[in-house]
Amino acid sequence: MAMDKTFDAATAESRLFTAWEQAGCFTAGANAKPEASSYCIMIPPPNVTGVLHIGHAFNNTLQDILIRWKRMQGFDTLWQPGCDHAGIATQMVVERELAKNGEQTRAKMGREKFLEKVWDWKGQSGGTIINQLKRLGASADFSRTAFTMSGAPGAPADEADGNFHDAVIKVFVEMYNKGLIYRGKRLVNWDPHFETAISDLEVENIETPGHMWHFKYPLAGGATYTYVEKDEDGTITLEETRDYISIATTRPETMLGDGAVAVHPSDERYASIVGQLVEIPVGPKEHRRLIPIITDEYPDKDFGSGAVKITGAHDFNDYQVAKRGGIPMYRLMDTKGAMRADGAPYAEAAALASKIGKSTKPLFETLVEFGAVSENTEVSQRETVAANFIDTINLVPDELRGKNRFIDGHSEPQAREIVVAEINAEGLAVMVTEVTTVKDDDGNETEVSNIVPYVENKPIMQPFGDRSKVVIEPMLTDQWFVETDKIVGPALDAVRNGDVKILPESGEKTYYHWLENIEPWCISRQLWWGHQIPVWFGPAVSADKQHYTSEAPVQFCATTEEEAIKLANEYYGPEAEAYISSYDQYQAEAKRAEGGISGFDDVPNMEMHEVGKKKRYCLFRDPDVLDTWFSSGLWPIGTLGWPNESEEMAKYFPTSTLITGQDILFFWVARMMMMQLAVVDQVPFDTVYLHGLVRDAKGKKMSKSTGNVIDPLDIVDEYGADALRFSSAAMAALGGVLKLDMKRIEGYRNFVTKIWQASSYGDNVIDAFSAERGAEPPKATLPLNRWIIGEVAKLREDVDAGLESFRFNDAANALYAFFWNTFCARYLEFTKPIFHGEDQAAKDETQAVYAWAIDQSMILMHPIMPFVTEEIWNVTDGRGVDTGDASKMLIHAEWPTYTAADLVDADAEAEMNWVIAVIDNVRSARAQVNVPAGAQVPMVVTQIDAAGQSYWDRNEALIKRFARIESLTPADEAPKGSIAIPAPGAAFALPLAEIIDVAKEKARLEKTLGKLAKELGGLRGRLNNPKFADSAPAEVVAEARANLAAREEEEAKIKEAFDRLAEIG
RNA sequence: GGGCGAUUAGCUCAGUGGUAGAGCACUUCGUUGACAUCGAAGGGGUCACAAGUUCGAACCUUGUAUCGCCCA
Repeated sequence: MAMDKTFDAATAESRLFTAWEQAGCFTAGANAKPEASSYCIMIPPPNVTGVLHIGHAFNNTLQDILIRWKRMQGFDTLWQPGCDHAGIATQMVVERELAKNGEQTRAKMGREKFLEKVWDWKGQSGGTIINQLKRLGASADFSRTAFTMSGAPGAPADEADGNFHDAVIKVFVEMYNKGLIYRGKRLVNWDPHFETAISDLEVENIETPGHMWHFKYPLAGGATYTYVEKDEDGTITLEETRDYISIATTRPETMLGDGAVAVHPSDERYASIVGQLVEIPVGPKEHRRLIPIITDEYPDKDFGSGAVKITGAHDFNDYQVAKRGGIPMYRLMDTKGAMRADGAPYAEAAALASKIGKSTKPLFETLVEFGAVSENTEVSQRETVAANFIDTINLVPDELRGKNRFIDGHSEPQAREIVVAEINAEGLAVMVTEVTTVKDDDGNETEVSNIVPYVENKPIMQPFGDRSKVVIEPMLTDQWFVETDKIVGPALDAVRNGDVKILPESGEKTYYHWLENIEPWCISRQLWWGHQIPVWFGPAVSADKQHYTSEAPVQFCATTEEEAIKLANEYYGPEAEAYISSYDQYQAEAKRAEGGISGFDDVPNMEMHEVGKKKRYCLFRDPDVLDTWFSSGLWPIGTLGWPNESEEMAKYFPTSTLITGQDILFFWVARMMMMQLAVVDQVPFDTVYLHGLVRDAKGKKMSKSTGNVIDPLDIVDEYGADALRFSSAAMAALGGVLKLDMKRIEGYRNFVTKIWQASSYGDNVIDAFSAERGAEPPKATLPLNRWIIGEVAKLREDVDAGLESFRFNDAANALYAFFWNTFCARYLEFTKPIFHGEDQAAKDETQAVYAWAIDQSMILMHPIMPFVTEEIWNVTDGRGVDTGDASKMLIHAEWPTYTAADLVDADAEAEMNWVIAVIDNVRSARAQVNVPAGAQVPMVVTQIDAAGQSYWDRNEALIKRFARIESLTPADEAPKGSIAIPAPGAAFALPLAEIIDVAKEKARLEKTLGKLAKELGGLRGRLNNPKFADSAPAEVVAEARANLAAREEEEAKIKEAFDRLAEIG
């Protein structure tokens, strides 16, 4: 059948993809040989809200290349696709959707209704990205498409078949029972927009213009001290009496929650006042709170005044200091980042806090003394109980309550601005002299000195939520944590001992560095969309189970409500019973909505009820959900059916290769390692291939605001999926930066066309595909055919070597160079004289070899360019997708195993190299002396060895055609004024005295001689160095010798030609 | 400040000890029967700098400079 003029990617792609899918080509185990080893890739699950961007396209192309390659090799392959429920991102998208449609807000419709909406949305548009992957030719087993929320309560019937939810819950319970998960009041990153905690990794620190204010904290009771400053030599530079300590801060509004002022223990300037009390210079004058001056290693003597205010509830460094020093941590803000409005009036709260601040006893004892907590509290609970009490104290002055923490888009001054203004007004700012130049009416400039508050304008590192883009507030809240330091060991060992390989190797270093310094992982999120934490709270009872206590609630962690009740009943004893109240869960949420974010300790019904004779204890479930990465951390086992003992789990786990972006090494890769090892005690994969962000041609990040975003589907539309895929492979150098240049894609689109044209030549011109053919190379006698068969074998080795070492670029470049430069530019051209000749046997042989070489090229190119290759496979022989038979399609063709050692014929290779050298040398010489391209010229041979003569005899027609030689005449000497053509073992000349420019030809030869001289110099230098022969490997020395001989021969010929030319001018 | 990396042709990048490569761009020529989404021929690099190891360094070591990315 005659092939069309060009490959129509747009129509072919969907047709081919449908044929593959219908024939079941992608399903797990398709095309596997009996007893095959398995090869499994887990897709990094894209967000279910996502649309395909160029990074996905790149990432999934690499996965598809490996899967197609392994599938053709007969491995039992599984490429597992699916999506991540992406808690924050999805909740955000659906909320935006609701707002757009004028529906009720999330808060108004409530949890259950909202979750229904999310599932609706997921059902309607959740599959977008998976369908987009198909446009790339992704051959994942779509019948197994997984979802990290499948099987969760509330999932619609058609979503409930998976059991990912069960896996997540089971892991949580197991880890809880092993003591790897705990709940505690810790300082976490709080996102005031989404009103949830987020993990360290979800925070982006961005340098932002900020201010550093300097304030005076007066010593209590008007005390004074002598403040002395010295320079490096110990000379006193300043000595004065002060009644204050100077503090620098970028966050004045947090002064309200200060628990102490800290100085370095070795700081002599403040040694005399350590232990004294200072007054926080904010809030109503009559209720000023006193806090102690303490010592801690944290303050930097050389930074600011050397003294630091300690606000444990709103700063990570201060938190550590406060923990070390038992300093109370007063939370000042609510879930929206506004100043708290709950609790007792300021006067009362400040008085209590002041008393606490003055106490020299440990915090718990102090609180017992004030009757705030019970001295009977169990020792293990004391810290929690004390912290919970402290958290009820609202130290925000009445007039600031409900205001935002800083101005951030508000028109009115907010807490920060008001606090600063009040301190300045009271004269407690540190003052400096500022000199400004003013012009009077006559234009005369005068310098004016003003005493002004000392405020430095300086960039500060400000934390932002990676999703919400709002300023993150460190907030002291109750959260769930994974005790990462307990599970990190095996994850580190697995990479250290080589069980898991991370590529490029630098990724391993980064991995070690992070895991060796890992922090507890905050896994609870105050969201609705996600896996709800399987812990139920109940009231604590006394040891004799007779009465309720005010201690922190008891946790019952279980996979189901029934289990939780069972656990609770065991705890409460036979005379009581537990029941579940969803009402109380809502109470807890409502409490949080009002700004109470610390816990559920005093949720109304959280106590026992006497019903008849039996005590009843109300349980309610923690309303929080798990961090999305907690569930995606279980992606490998979760998608394979764990915790059931599934066949897939046995076959495909541990999986083989993970291909993902460097940016989620910590988020995902490290966590999968830790969790799989913690849960099933096996590594999740053998090899991790990390790649960078795909950037634009100039190396800039693609972003909507820059307007340089390239939509991969636009590329597919314009250039075809194969061109995009080939570009991806060619860009994928290990550790390389990924700059996507449209020019390059265009170039690979041209390559696709080239492949098509070469096939079309085989089909339409030489009719190569009509004969039967198989995987074995045809019997060939012609050196040309024997040579190309060997070249194909070399290519097979190169492609396999590239893919085996994840050097996709090497594989791609080998294919490109072979097909364009060797197959098309040489072999295809060289077949032409045969088909224009009369030798039928030669024609038959060449048809067969041509067809075989095309077949093999299609096979070897298929993993990278599945569409054009499958289409050619189909069109050139009526095989393939048109049959509907998977076993006949290229996608399931047998990957070759022949080697260069099997198929390379050294004689044929030498012959073809000689022929090519002669042609190239003639062409080069002709072009340089401006012989018209079309002109047929005579050639003279002055010297030729036996091998050369036989090469010539066998290839005369070919050489004459491509070098445009009309005749070859032997001569003793080259005619005067001819152009020299050296070749290995031969010397030719073109007698063109009448048309050439002698000076030009001399210049050409001189240039060649110059190059040769340089090369010869290097070679001789090496060979004359006795140490070289002694130390270098024998083959390197031999190669250098051979090289030298060849160059010397060439030089001699050119010198001779040059001398001859010199005779005539 | 800590960690990781980069610096090679005009541009984008390969190149893991044997003397420099690709694509694009550029110059000249060419509508020769697969292909102008093409063909032929060419120009172009002190491999950031410095010192060291080595018979031999773009490659290994150390330092310097500049630029990225990640974490504080």
